[in-house]
Amino acid sequence: MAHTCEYPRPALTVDCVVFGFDGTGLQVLAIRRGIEPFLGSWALPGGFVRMDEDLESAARRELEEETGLRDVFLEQLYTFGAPDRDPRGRVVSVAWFALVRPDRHPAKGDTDASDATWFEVGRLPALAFDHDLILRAALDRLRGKIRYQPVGFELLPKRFTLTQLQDLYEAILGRPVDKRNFRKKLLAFDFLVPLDEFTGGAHRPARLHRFDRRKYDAHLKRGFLFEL
Amino acid sequence: MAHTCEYPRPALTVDCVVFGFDGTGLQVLAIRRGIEPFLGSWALPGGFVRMDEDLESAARRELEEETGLRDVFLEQLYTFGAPDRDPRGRVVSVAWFALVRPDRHPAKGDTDASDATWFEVGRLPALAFDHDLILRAALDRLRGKIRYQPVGFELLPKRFTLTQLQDLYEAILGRPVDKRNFRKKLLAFDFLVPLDEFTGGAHRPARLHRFDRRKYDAHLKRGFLFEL
DNA sequence: GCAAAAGTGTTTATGTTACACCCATGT
DNA sequence: ACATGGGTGTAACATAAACACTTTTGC
Repeated sequence: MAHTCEYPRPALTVDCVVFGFDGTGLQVLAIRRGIEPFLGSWALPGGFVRMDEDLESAARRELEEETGLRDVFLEQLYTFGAPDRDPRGRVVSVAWFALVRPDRHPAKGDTDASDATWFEVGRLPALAFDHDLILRAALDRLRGKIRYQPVGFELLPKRFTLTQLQDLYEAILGRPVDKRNFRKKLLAFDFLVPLDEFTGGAHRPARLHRFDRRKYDAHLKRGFLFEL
Repeated sequence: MAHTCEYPRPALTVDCVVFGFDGTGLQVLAIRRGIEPFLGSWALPGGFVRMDEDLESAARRELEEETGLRDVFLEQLYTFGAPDRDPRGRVVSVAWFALVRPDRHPAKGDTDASDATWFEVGRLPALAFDHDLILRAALDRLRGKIRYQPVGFELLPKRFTLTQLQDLYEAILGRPVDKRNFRKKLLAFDFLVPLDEFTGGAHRPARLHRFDRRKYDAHLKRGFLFEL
């Protein structure tokens, strides 16, 4: 296996925009940088791609190393390569976005290395490098995607109430949604399965549901579109 | 500006999937490779990213060098980085897709270097590297995109007939479209402007139209969606 | 005058929106 | 018994789908 040494090479990193949902607002995970440049600033989790490593593997590895998160929904977002985006020199970054269920959220100080912290989207400090730009791109993608792919379920516990689901949609879309129409539409699909389990709590118990990926995939193959 | 030399670096390339439309079928531009590896095979136009160069600039530069094409619609597609995708070693490629109007198609042998040739999608020879995979991703993207963004106009001359537009949609979507409903829907938007010019030819002349990007952008800002 | 492509409306079915009250539980 | 969030149906409206014939031109 010959090497391609004829050209100088940019360094290559991965960065992850990790979204979570706490029942009220959409959240993003940031870590405090422990080294220069931008020492002490907040940044997206990420790091250098190894020579023998798939890009997705690199993203998953960095995510686990820096936040303790494993087995999350992960999708490639965009590759950022402005020549001056890193003060250390030419660094191209393949950005990813991840969706994490609340029961998997790392507690504060959960992992050794991590000052990983959840921030409400919109109450986020300025980020290092061009990470504000990356975050913006991830948000746009999420808002677009939620409307025609059932990614919302990746942000909720496996069993959830319809009110939780609706709150999530309202948080992401940034506008209110009619309760009756929302339920009618979703339950018309058979991949949202009502369970015979209910929440406890101070008031009337709410029925729990789960997302049936099998049934959803079956619909997909018949060339079907989700939409809202 | 310090260098980040702590890590071995993958080489970085760009590859472009260039789509065209000849009035009947969707086409893709491929070039015959003049060097190893895959010497003599067909491949997507592309090449190495320079150290001081934006990713998009690199894609545009390679496109012009290898096919003579300039000022085309260009959008980042996906970044491919499987460790074994290039026999020369680790090469990560940022893939782009481009749409080209027929009046700008390079004639055969138009540019010096180029054996650039149009192939009907589906009658394409096997491509070098993982370029078949890249092409597939580009096709999926185009088919998805055409339904909610007016990218079709980037594949037609500036002035076009509604039949041409419909033929294009049918070619990309791979299914027939009802003529009356198609026209009704598109003309309901004001960004498709009928002109007082007509085609010549053997039969009844067809009215030419143009796409008014200004009006379309105005609609976009009012939070409007295109949809088929 | 005929072959070939351009152009045009109406009806029906389907999906979307708007909207207000009763229910079950814990305290 | 009351406060809180859970749950339900219908009518008006808008959008999408199905469908066939007339027009204009070149030959």
